[in-house]
Amino acid sequence: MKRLKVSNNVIRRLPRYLRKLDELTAQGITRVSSSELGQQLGLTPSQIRQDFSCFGEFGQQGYGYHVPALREQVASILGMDRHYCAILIGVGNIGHALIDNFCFSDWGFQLSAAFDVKPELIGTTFNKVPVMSMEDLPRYLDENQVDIAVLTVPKDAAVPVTQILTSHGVEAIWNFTNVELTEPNSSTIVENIHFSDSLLSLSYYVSERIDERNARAAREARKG
Amino acid sequence: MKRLKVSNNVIRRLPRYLRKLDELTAQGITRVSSSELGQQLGLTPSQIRQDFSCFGEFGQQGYGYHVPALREQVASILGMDRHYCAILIGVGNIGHALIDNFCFSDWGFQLSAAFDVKPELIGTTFNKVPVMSMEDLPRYLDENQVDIAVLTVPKDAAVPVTQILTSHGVEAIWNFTNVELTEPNSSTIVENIHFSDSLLSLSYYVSERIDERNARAAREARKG
DNA sequence: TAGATTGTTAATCGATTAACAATC
DNA sequence: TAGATTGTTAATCGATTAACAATC
Repeated sequence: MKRLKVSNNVIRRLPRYLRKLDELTAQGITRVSSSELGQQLGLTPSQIRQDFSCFGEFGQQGYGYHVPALREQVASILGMDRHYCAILIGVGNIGHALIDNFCFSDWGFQLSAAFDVKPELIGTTFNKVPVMSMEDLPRYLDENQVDIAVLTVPKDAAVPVTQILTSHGVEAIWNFTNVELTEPNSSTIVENIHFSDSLLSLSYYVSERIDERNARAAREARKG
Repeated sequence: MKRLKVSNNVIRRLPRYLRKLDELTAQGITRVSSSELGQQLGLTPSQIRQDFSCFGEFGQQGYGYHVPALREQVASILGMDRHYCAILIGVGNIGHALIDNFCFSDWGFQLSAAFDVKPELIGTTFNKVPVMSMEDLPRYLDENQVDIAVLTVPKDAAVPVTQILTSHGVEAIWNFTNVELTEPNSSTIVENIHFSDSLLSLSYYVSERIDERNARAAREARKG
């Protein structure tokens, strides 16, 4: 796999391509051009061709892209065929929801264990995932290859738990706590799901629209 | 509030500024310069000053920024003082988790009602939020000002429910379904929480690191 | 062959960074 | 006053778009 310096923006678009390609597959469509794909995703054909060309040549002149083949390429670029092993820390509300409802295997991950401090949870199993004691975490990390940790602990536990994870070789964290884990000196890969950041962006866009509407109304009222 | 054409990137940084300013406040720090803020967030001082200058002049030469004042400005820019009204559709696992654990009011929102199709849920209350029947949704939207809808329904319901929402005046959707709601011809503001997109990005970064490590190891092995 | 569409090079656009006068 | 730091203008950098030869 060709892997030049790929910009962040490109990487963020890859999962969208995957999603659209799966949708086309579900519709029985096996062929797509960069123009069609662009139209459906609100991107220019140029951008789509540029994006794919970071990784190789997946199309065919005069034809376009074969949907199933392109889908497999994108999946492979994203690492979906690598069978990464994940664990989850913090079986609270959101952690529990993820274990029960988020299909890790659809995205190439195996969720092998969960950890919590609550004695009543330890030893139980949700959706075939065993819940272990936080005390067993270091040993588990030493004895098993863990590629990513899903962090769904309460705010206060975020930093100390991250400490344990990184000191036992975990290099990637999927962070659901509303804490800025990304530290300047750390080499850990952190991907954040910041609910509040997302909601506040939405709040901004709503406010912007309301302000524009009010400004327009005021202008028109002045005119008469 | 000055509100020029503000780029998406700036808007996405605003919630991070807010978070950091709250953290500084919690530490009892009342004064911060763009350099300090930049250092802590991994941004250049220039960028921070540019970002704020989209909205006004919040600093003071020779001094920097007063943390509480700046915090209030950022909060106001994001619309946190506008008391938007939210409803939630789909009281499944993730919807339930949001109702119980996500503090909407911390971000200026009031979650006034939830809706579901399951008879056993209708009439119940979680965290003071009443669950109503989906059949009552249109009437509720007609009789109440609803600024945003939180969409936590199963995949198949996403598009039909969105249809109901937009046809009854809801202009903004916080979308937790793994469905691309953003339609080319629609004026609805959609903010997505795509768990899988996020996980796949993380998967990409992990793969990239592994590939680089392997490539380096191979080079060194060849050298001897 | 003619039409279509790719992959890539060049041009444009926008965002980030640097520099600096203004001023607290 | 001197030092610090802003807000803003100019320079740089990077990402997106346009153009086009290659070719299926």
